[in-house]
Amino acid sequence: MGEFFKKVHSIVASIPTGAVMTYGQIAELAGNPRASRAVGYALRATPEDVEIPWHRVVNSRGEVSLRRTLRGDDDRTLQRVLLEAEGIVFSDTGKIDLARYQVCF
DNA sequence: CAGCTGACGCCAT
DNA sequence: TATGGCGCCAGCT
Repeated sequence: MGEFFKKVHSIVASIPTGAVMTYGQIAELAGNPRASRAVGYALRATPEDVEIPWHRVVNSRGEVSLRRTLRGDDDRTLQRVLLEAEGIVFSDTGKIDLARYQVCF
């Protein structure tokens, strides 16, 4: 596993409960501003025995971007449920207010 | 070592 | 709102 992936895992692990970060934001903090897509790969490559709040990562439009999982069942619903359980509210179009929930530095 | 492919994005058009 | 181009990491061949 490369350093970039490890940084991504570390950053994601630091996201507070009830808050979210975008792929691009994480990529920037990890040192590669344009590696947003690689952040997705890093999350997918996370070992199962490593527990990180992956559900707190959304795209720049405040949407859940999951497409598939290692198991094949749908985690988009799970991600939304987990976020709602932390107090995050979704709009009728399935989006969240980044200005309200995104962690900023 | 070089090339190809998978894959949870972003931005400009 | 939808599409295309671009860029990036890892693993495999």
